[in-house]
Amino acid sequence: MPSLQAARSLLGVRLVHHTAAGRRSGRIVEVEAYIGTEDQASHARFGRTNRNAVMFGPAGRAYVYLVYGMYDCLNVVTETAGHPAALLIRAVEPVDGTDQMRDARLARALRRAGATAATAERIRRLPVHALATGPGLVTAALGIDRSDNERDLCDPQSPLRLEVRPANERAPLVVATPRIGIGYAAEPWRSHAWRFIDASSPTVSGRDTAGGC
DNA sequence: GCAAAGATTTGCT
DNA sequence: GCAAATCTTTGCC
Repeated sequence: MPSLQAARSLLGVRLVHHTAAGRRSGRIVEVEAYIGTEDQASHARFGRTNRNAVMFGPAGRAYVYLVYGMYDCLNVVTETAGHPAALLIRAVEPVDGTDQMRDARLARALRRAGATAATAERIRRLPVHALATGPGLVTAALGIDRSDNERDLCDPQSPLRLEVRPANERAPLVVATPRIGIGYAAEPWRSHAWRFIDASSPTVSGRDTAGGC
């Protein structure tokens, strides 16, 4: 399936993680597409490297990388083998295991140097819908890290997997906008509306949700 | 080998 | 609203 179509289809899908602590899951409400070696915002722009190798493999696998030396980001690989592409999951609306997500957010935040009591208090007061509003926060809340790289997200037996949107659930209101945090990329890649959000969800990261189609 | 930058988040001015 | 925190990957000498 083409990556932009896959990105739209991913909205509303459940991201599920089973650990010793139990089941955590969330409804995907924000994704970004990174497509091909020509995309000057993609990790694949320098060709195949040790880090991005999984992007060159078959669709449905997890690509997890460390960004800014601090946060892990989760992607779903798309396109056929040999065509590097992935969808960055930027936000999910928590469904199952919300207490566990809050605990994980707290534990992660307090590990940081310079962490303050005010930060811990802020996380304790966060509404459930704001527990995973950002790519680094999705992995923090769900307990995903680089050891999950290359996992098959389409395998129903996998501890980290995708599950289809429940049939009785409302369909997402899909809006497309430019991608976030890629100011280093040249045009036209910087301006492509390859970020997709469910505009009907209270859970969306970033500020500019307007200007889409 | 070394320097620089990065698909982010938090804290302080 | 800006800069720090933090470390892997990439590019160049």
